[in-house]
Amino acid sequence: MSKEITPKGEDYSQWYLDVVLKAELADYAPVRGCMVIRPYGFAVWEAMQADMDRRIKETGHLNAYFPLFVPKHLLEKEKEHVEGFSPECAWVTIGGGEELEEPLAIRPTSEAMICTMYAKWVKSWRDLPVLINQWANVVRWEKVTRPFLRTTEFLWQEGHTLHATEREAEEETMRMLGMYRDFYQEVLAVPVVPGRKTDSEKFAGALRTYSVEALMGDGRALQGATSHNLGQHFATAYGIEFLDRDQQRALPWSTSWGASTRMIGGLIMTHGDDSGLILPPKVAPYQVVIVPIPPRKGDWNEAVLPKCREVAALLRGAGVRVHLDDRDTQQPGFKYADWEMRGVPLRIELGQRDIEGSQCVLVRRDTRAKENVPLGGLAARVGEVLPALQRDLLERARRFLAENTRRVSSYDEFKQVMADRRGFLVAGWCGSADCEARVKQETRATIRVIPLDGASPSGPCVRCGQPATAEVYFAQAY
RNA sequence: CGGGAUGUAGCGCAGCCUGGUAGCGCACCUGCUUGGGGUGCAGGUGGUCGUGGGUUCAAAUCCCGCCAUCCCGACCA
Repeated sequence: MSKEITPKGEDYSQWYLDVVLKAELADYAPVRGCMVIRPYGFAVWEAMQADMDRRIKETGHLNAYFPLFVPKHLLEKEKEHVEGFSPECAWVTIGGGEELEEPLAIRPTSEAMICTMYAKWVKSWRDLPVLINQWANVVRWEKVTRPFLRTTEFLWQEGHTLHATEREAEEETMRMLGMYRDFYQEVLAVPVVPGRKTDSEKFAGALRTYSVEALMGDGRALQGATSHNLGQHFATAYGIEFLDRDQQRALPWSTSWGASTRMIGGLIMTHGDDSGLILPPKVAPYQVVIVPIPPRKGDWNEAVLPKCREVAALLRGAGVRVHLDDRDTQQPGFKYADWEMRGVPLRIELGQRDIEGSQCVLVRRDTRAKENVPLGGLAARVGEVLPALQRDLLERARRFLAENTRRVSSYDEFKQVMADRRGFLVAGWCGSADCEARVKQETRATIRVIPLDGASPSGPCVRCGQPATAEVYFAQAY
């Protein structure tokens, strides 16, 4: 395996691909636009999934599973939804060697299927709310794909809920947006800007769409997760009705919210460096890797390995995910580079000299700082450094976000900054779709979000000069 | 779907202009060597040159078609 990767500064997008492939997170598959998530990458996904699944359940949701195929007539029930998704649908038209009477879409999202079932299940106000989540794969026939960031098939979770009132639905939408924000920050160490999408960017069929937006190392924004208040659109289209307390027929309000394997792309681009990936301890498949240092050929197995095994067991006992790299076919220097590429947060070097001094060398992946740690205090020290590293990654990413979020007052300044440095530009917007479209055409930047905690607009619309209705975040998006 | 480029070993490339037994680096295998930041040396395995046709005694090389991939735009989690 060649270990050289393209430096970030030379070609960011090549750097990203190099990390994905050389850290063995994923590989290209022999199918257009699809990737294989390799064991190391899948372990990262599983760690993310486990944490998010817990959060989803703690907020009262239950997991279920719905079919992959969506009959054409069901997908077509909600007009805006079908118009939004039909261009990127894959269709199955033959089954068992015979042409199907009705084509089946491979789900691009599951509103159609799930709402159809909800229409069967919900009869009374006592059946509400319905709080269901699904972990699944979906297919969207994208024209341009990149590993994790945009693939034809991807893995995600999609929550689908029904509520008796608009207020409850909006609360749910915001609760899950907050869940995503917290997950990004606490688990992935990625700071995000939560906010509402403009009409042109909202989900096909939604009343309102919210998202969390992160800023990547090249100054482009990545939509991290979305939460939609679907209003009564889907209940109407799929005939979901219930009798309320007053014995009146009523339409429930629905929400949906999702986050995908794209998060792994965001993780790579937020923390990685020219030596490869840097994983936050909370999602690292291995939080610590132990590299034994053989003193002389032949006797390292007797001298060093038992001590390394002892240290590994000690740390495992303290709840740390440890890997002992006992390959006797690779040299220490090779292993350092290898595990740095894969982003393991902490490395322990342990050789004869350390055993004699009853210590080891502890090295942080992010700063490469080395320290000698007495073996007696190792578990405690690791227990301090892992959370510190997690915090420092978030802190560093927050600084980057702050340094690359600029308030601009004139359109000339807007165009200038968007051309040289990109990042988030905060500016007034008059609320017209026309201004939004022109800015996109002229600068390739779109309105990522109207921030939730947005100050009331202080100036005019950055493009047309009319009074602004909001201060919004602009960026070029992935 | 428009504009540009590229398809030769697992990966990265040379060879093509000027047709004549398919090569280099990395990876992989074997042996020795080395071992606290990607050891070194020697030997070796592996390719219907994207694909179909044409020209020719002879095609990776020249000509035509097709396919695929990548980059830049329009669409998107």
